[in-house]
Formats: sequence, C-alpha cells, structure tokens
Amino acid sequence: MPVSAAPIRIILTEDDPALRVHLGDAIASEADMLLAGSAANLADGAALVARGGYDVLLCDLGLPDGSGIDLIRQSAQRWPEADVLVVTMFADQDKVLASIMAGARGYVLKGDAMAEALAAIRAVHAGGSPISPTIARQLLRRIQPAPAQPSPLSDRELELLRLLARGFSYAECAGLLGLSAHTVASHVKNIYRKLEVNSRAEALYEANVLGLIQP
Amino acid sequence: MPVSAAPIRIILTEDDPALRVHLGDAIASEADMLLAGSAANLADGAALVARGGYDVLLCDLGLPDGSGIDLIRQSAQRWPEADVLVVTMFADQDKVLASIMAGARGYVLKGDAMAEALAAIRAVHAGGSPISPTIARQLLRRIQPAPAQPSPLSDRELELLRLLARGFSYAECAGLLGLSAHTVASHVKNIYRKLEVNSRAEALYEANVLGLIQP
DNA sequence: TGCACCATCCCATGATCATGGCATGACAAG
DNA sequence: CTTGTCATGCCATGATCATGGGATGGTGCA
Repeated sequence: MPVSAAPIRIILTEDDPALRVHLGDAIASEADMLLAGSAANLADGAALVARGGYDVLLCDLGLPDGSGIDLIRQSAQRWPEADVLVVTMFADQDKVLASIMAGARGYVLKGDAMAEALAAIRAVHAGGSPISPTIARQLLRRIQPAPAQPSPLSDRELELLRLLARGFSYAECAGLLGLSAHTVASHVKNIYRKLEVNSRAEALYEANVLGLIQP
Repeated sequence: MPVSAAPIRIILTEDDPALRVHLGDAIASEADMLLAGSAANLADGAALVARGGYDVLLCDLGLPDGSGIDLIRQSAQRWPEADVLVVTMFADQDKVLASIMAGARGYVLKGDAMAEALAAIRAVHAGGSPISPTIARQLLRRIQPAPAQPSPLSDRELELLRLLARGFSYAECAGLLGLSAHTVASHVKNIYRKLEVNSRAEALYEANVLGLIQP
C-alpha cells in the first residue's frame, strides 16, 4: 500500500475575518490539504512568506496595510516553485491580470462555492493554471507578436542594426558584412535619419519601441 | 424585434476528408455559424486567408504541402481581428503552444464531441481563449518575470544604465542625476568592468540578457 | 584594523562615433 | 524622363566615449 502524498500546505492572507475563517476551515477539513498559516494583513502575510514551508499561497489584494500584489511578488521571488492564487471578486479582471503579471498562477473567486476554491488549489498544485478564457485571452495579447508594422528600415539596414545592437564597432560590422567601414557609416546615417535619432543607444531604444529588432 | 446577429463566418483547413466534412457539416447546421470556406491543403487555405471575409479560422497543423503554423501566422498578420483555433490531437501540447505563439487563440481537439468544437468556436468569437489550465500554465511561464538574479550592479549603477539605454550622453545623465559628468564616467567604468564589456551597446545587450533592465 | 564596495570627483588622451557633403549604378513608379 | 530608394563608397572633422590613473569619505564585514 503506497504512502499517501504529502498534503498541500497552504497559507492564507485575507483581511475579511469571515472569509478567512471559512476558507481556513474548508482547507483544514480536506484530507489532502493542510492550513500552514493564516494572516489578516500584509505584514503578517509577509512574515509567513518569509518563513516559507508552504506550497500554495492564497492572497487577497486589498489588505489594510498595503497591496497583496506586493506579497505575491515577494512569494514569486523568494519561493518560485510555490503556487499563488489570488482571492478576488469577479469584477476585478484587471487586478487578476496584475496579480498574474506579479507571479500568481490563478485565482479563487470570492462568492464562489468552497468546492470551486478547493478545486482551484488542487489544479494549481497539480501544475495547471485555473484561469477563465477571458483572462487567457488577455494573457495571449501579451505574448503574441503584434501585427508587423511596415519597417521604415531596409533589410540591409535592419541587418546592420542587429549588429550594432550587439555592440560591434563600424569596422567590425564592415568585416562581418563584407563592406567598407565607410559604407557602414553611410548606412548608419540613413538609419538614424529614418528613426530620427542621433546615437546608437537612441536608435536601439527606438527600434525596440517600434518592434524592429528583438530586444 | 432586434435583427439576429451576423453568423460567425468560419473557414476550415483540414486534410483529413472525413473530419473536414464532419466539421463542415456541424458548422453549417448551426444557426449562428456559416461555413465560409473549406480547404484540404496549405495552398488552398492560404488562398482562403488571402481572400478574407471570415471571423474564425479552424486550422489543422499537419497539411500535405506544409505546416498549418504558417497559415496561422499569415492569418494573424493579415487579419489580426480574426480568431484562429488549431485543430489538433490531445497529445500535441507543444504544437498547441507553438500555434498560440504564432497567433492562434485556442484549439479544437480531434476526437472531441462536435459540441465541444462548436463551443470553442463560440467562446473564441466571444472574445475568450478556450485553453486548458495546463496550456495556461505554459503561457504564464512565458510572461511572468523570472526570479531576479542578484544584480552585479548597484542601484545607482542600474539607475544610470537606464539613462544610458535611453541614449542620454554622459553630460545629460549628469544633469539628470545631479552629478558631475566625471562621476558618470566613473560609474560607467564600473558598470562595464562588472559586465565585462567595452561599450554602451555591449553593456545594454548584456544587461538585457541578464534581465537587469527592461528591454 | 584592513579590505572591498559604494558614491562622488578629477585628469589626460586615444579611439570611435556621428554627420555634412559628395559620388556611382540599379531599380521602380509616375 | 524625373525622382526617390537602395546599396555601395569616400572625405573631413568636431563631439563623445572609454579608460588608465588618481583621490576622498562612508559603510559593512572578518
């Protein structure tokens, strides 16, 4: 008979006492879960995070002494293997997104049945990210390449710009492209004119803003 | 009595004849959907895409004359407002991810009930991205910041590096930071020594690789 | 106490950059 | 034919950068 898996150790930061107790009780009554800590504010939550020893952090955002997003960030930095679920309201899509950008891997909706919350905990611990298609769509917007703008630069100019971005001197670029250094300088003049800049760093910054080269 | 909404115009690229007909029939029999075109290979699919006039592209990946990923890319570039769903097998998680990176907004699983496919079409058309928590997790890995490496640079050095990245001269940086230009040059020497580089562009490149500054 | 790092500042100087000006030939579009 | 772009190439020159060398005072650690 194999030994049972270790319970999911959960810490909870939630300032609403009723919800904190309700969630805490629900977790404590699950055989595969363990309530490893509970906090009512950011400072106490931060102490729990600093101490470690948890698999999942449930984190409310509106805390009396600060934003739960900071706590999410701390957890993600300090314990990147630990999962974080935001405890939030349905209307708070922007906040969910901000939390995800800070390191959360899903959310638990206030007002949902406890069974939903427990399922989200199990899902995130199992390596998933329980998010809605709407949130997923917002995420896709952040990772899918934008439709290409027509580039103001010619292919040759882009080729040279990539070398400049690596830090090669004109002479080195010339060698790499099989040109004269004078030609490189001529291309640079054209590139800077088109991008309306006056230095390499400015050009690289602008090219990055315009999506012309990979950052 | 309000007029009914326009049907979802769907084009389909799928080389398996049985599945193409099956999907096509399912779509055509839905009151809110319209099969706007059907192709059995990449070239015909590309012609459908080029013609436009569709809201959702259903796209198989393994086509006899090339990869459906190219078609997805074309659709995303040419018609960024159109939605794309990959037609794929459950085991093809890597391909789903690659498709999503190319511009798809969800997937339809071969072998699933038609009702699932139709639901996915409606979901994506309604602005969602119907993806599993596992796929979502993989996506999060791409957008969430990696745990910060300890930076070799001091805060002051980082502050200066950000200004250098914008293209400010030493004199300008000095003015902005309330320092002497000599001090700026001294900081630059330290920055370049720590990053083991010899020019601003090299420093910026390296800083970007190390995640020290935002690209 | 000694050492390293941080932050600040300075000098001197060679190397590189940036840019105005010039040129040629090829190609495409009106 | 004219014009503009692209790709290539050159000259001259002032501005800026990069860097070796030097300095001070403050802080933290062994």
